Amino acid sequence: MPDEPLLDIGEVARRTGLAPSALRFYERKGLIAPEGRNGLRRTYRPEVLERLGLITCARSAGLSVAEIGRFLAARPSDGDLRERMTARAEDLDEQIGRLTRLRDSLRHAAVCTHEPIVDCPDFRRAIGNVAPRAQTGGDRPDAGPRRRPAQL
Amino acid sequence: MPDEPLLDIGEVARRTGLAPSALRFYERKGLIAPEGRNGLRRTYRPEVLERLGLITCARSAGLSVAEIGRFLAARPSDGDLRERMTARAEDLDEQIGRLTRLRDSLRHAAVCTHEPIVDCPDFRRAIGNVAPRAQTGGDRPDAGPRRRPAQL
DNA sequence: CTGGAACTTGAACCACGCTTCAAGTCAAGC
DNA sequence: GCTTGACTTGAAGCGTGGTTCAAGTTCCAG
Repeated sequence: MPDEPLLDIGEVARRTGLAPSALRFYERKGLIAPEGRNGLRRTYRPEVLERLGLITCARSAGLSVAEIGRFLAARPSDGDLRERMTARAEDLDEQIGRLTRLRDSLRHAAVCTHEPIVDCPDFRRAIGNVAPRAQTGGDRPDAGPRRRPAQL
Repeated sequence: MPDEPLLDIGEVARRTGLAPSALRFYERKGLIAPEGRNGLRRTYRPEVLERLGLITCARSAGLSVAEIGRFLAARPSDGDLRERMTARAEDLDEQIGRLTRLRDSLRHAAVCTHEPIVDCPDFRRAIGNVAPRAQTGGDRPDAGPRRRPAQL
């Protein structure tokens, strides 16, 4: 083998901007794996950088590490997962809508003169009808998660 | 006073879809406050429902509770906060971009036949250049947060 | 007046996503 | 061969955003 461009964990860390501890954490969670070891030390193939880019992107979009793990392991044959992916895409669509409204409202708020700012009618309009559907029947005395967090 | 449409915590919980414990939590964090008490029991003015709608929206857009608190307390005179709001709006813009790319990629992945799906070139293209800028000089032996999380 | 459902509190607990620590190993340069 | 600095491990710790629990209070219907 002429070239053997294996990276050690420090190198991967520097090139991705992630902490080595985060890389080990992702490994425990099954998101990445080293090609092998040099002694005790993990050695990575450069492809891991791309994979970590994807992971970082998905994380920043709010996917959980567990979700990303399932996604990275996905096979075309996994119809269930495909359905969940489609559903997740729809969640993302809603999320994009909320973000967009919030962004616009925030931009307005930044130049608005209402006192306090949140009382501005323009602001309220921009935020729009954000109310999650609710007020349909309730039961349990105290709590319990209302939102299933949209799992992949 | 003819009408006295005060709500108790259970009512607010049902109408917002939030758990009473979450309402108390938000109160401790200064996001909401009851109008008063009926005995020990909190009584809320209906306006709180709107406020909670806003809070829920902002939370779902990824703002932290602390951030929302600062925002809710905002006065037009707070120039600093305005700047942070503008900056946050820009973050949201980037976020929207990432979400959009991820959504499209996910949609493609859901119908893609690559084995494993993440290796699909179309998918990779859709995700695009997601790499956070990095590989510029590193120091500390292990960790340390690379990202300041964009505070309002 | 009495009973029960719903409220009150503070403190403990949970999951998530890492970071930090202590103690030890080891590859590589001098 | 020795040093040294980056790596290894597992366990513990942290911040966020709540939930859950225990113990007690109280509003209100009957």
